[in-house]
Amino acid sequence: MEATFRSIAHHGFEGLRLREVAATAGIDHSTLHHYFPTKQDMIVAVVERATVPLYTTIPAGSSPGDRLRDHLRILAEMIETEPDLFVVLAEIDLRARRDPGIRAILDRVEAGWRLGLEHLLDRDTTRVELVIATVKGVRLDPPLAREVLGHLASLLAKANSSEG
Amino acid sequence: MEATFRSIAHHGFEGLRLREVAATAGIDHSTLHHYFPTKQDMIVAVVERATVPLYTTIPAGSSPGDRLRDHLRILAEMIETEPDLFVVLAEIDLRARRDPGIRAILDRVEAGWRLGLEHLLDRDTTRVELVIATVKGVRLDPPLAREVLGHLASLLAKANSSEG
Amino acid sequence: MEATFRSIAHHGFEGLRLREVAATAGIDHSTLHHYFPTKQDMIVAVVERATVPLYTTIPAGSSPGDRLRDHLRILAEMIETEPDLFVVLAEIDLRARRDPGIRAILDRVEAGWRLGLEHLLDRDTTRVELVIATVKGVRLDPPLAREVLGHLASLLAKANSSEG
Amino acid sequence: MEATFRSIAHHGFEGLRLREVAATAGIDHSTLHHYFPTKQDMIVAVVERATVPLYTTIPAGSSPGDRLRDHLRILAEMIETEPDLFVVLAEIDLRARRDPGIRAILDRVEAGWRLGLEHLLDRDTTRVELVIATVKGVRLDPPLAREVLGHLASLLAKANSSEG
DNA sequence: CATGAATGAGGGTTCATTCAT
DNA sequence: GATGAATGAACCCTCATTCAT
Repeated sequence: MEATFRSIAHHGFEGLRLREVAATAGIDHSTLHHYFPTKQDMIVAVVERATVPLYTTIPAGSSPGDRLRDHLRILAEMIETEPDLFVVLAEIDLRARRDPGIRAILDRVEAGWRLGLEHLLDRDTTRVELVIATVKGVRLDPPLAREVLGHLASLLAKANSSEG
Repeated sequence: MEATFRSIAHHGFEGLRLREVAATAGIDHSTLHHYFPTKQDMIVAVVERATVPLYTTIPAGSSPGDRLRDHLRILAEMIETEPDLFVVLAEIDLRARRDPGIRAILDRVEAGWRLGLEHLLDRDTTRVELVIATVKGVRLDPPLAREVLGHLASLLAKANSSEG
Repeated sequence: MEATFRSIAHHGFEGLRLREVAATAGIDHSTLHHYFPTKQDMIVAVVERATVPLYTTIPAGSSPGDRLRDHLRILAEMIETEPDLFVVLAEIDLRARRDPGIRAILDRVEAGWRLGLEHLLDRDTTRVELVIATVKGVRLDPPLAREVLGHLASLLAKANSSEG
Repeated sequence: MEATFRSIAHHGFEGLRLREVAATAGIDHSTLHHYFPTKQDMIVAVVERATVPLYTTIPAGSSPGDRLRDHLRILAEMIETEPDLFVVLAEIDLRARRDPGIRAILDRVEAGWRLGLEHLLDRDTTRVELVIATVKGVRLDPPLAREVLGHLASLLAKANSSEG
């Protein structure tokens, strides 16, 4: 539900109110329960919906180095274009610590991301985690995303070439 | 209040309950209101207390490169030693988005951090933000912190030397 | 509706849920409202259906004493065979106190019962009420019904003969 | 709570509303939860309170026959004087069928009653159960209680003497 | 005739806060 | 200063009922 997504982005899970969501969506709050029997059900649905866009951010073709640069550029652009999405993802990260259901979804998504990154980084898991950490760390700060992620790509590329 | 800090670490701001905090601290929940008239007052106090440890993580002496490496190593060790602190800091980051009072405290703390990092990174603000982002991104994952931050330090050192 | 009857027997009027009844009956809950526009309508129907079996429990023929004994034996057997029926009847007794519609039905049924008993008890209304009270009091306890009602029949027979 | 007791007597467990009880008692409905955290807690308290008066209805002294007659007379007077009490007891009987907590309380009370009656009825459990059933059956009908229970006492006395 | 989406009143419960003691 | 009784707003959820299809 779009309204739920926006509510989490604006008020966090802490401020998620079913009545407000229903009002925003222009329906009765009881109708919400018709589709999502419980609040948790809706949260799960929103989490699954919010994590979907990440699947398509690793481009195909070209060399690993170029694909990594493109991947980070795409992510930076998404952070700029759709900042709410990354706010929600940050909320999800925190909530996953106390919600096994969310934890499972997040683990699955991140496993896919890690797998993709490993192909781009010569299976160097340390660098994979470095990339993930930096993306997660910059995602709440759209104005910095492109610059920071671009620099990270350069750093990794330079290090790679100097090794070769 | 220590009990409040732990409660936020375990249940988030979302699950922060004054009665539970009071029970943990072994006092009556009304007594809490003697010290902190409102819940927000206590949150502010905890946020100020939680952000203090960051002030002392930039070591003195030696060369900028060594100091950066030491700084990141100290942070990694803190993430391992006191993971709750960084969980709370992540919670604060999110809450600052909707709470101007918290926002102000956080801005002040981060300004100090940025200032310190600029001295270590030759005033290269991009790299300053890269370091900040990576620390923030890895802070919820203690097992990875040392490895990721160590690698970042290496990358930055190598890039610096190849430039010079 | 059979499903409604069973639901009242198991959960009482307190736990009577139209959706549950519909699910048990294998139909949509909206379809219920085609047959019974309102919940009260269905309750009335069930009450009328539940009170029917009592009409046929006073056997014909033989002497009043034998007929009373047979009547009580038949009731005891029904309590053993169809305990749910008497649970529902007990529920109805209570509900009749606050529901004039149910009250009217119940009054009519009990008037018929009283009339029948009067023929068996020489128009001694005190004994009529004694029999009714005992039946009502034992109806929730199937294992005791036969024994208690049998003893009551003996007592009444003995008293009658010693008077005559 | 007196208000809860009256509410059950008037509307049954089915119509027991915490807000109404609180309003009748002249307090906020939240205050109710201060003393009874949950609705069930209050119901249990009321059930325990409602079953207490039954403990003192078996008089001491004199012969078993007289004591039985007195016991039934006292009960009949209570049914006339405090009809609400016996309405609530009837409600409890029904609720005990689906509520193990209530079941336990009721079993304990009835065990005490049975024990007392056994002393008055020469350990004839059939007659004990007959008395209990009749009392339970007449308790919702105050105008009949004295007459019916009085007649039962006579019947039992007469049968006893004719046996001796 | 049957469905299921939609409603809205109302249910028990939670919780930060207040106030008399 | 510390307590706990009391408050009231707000929460999620339930359920009989309605209405368009």
